[in-house]
Amino acid sequence: MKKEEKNLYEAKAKIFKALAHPTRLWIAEKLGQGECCVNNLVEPLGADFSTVSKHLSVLKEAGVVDDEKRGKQVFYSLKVPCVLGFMSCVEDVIENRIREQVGLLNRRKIDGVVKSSDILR
Amino acid sequence: MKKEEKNLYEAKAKIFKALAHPTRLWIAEKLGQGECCVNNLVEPLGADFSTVSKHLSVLKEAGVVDDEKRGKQVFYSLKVPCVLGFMSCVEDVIENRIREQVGLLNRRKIDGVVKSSDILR
DNA sequence: TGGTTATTTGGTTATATTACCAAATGTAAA
DNA sequence: TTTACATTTGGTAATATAACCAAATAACCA
Repeated sequence: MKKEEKNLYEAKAKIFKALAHPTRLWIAEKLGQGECCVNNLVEPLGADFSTVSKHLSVLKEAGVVDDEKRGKQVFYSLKVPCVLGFMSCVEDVIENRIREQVGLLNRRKIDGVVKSSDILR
Repeated sequence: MKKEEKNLYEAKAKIFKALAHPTRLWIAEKLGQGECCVNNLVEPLGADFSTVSKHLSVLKEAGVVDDEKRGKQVFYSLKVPCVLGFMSCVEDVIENRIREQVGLLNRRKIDGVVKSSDILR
């Protein structure tokens, strides 16, 4: 890879990286429903303020979200709604994986209840 | 986030994580043009065989690519072409970022040649 | 069988990411 | 101006990633 091409792929990777964390993915989807201040994200996530704040700054730095200070609060919003459009593709990948693993189990003639929590990872 | 919800977001994040590396992103796009064996990826990337092989296994583990051994070679292919569809969105994000930074520069009345390599990161 | 090619695996080291706590900042209300 | 609230920043420790080298495996050919 040439240097210039590498720069481009690093820039692209940065967007993926920003979304490559369960908490940040959750935040992105939440913001897809409308803007939200940090406080209102902290509680449902069950994480520290500072942790959530840092996740938000990663998303902001990547250009995925926007922030706006109004009064004492900072309101974050999803800047690029198209990221949500990718989720159905991601869910397809996950479904495929589950299907394959269920297939494997069946081929091995192991019967039993298969919980999604067993397969997703 | 409840445990089950967390599992789902971790599964989604895994897909993003798999693509969140310049090399792996490059590989995904390359495979979008057709299957390819490891050997043919190593040279243009300029990385070690083992490095490329490990990147491929991350992509495979995430369900993004498929592998098939034929003779001495292993052919990798893009299993989920929809990931490529997301790239235009990613490029939008990058373009926005560039536009904003150029805007910043102009507002600061700093003139000069702005190279994409300066801004992309 | 023994050698050659293609790829993967294991080990190691360097770097990056994440979470939490404590302290700092900024804003508004008393 | 003091106080309280909302958020960010800095520090630190634990864990995860990434790159390379060396060695192992696997498939084919002589």
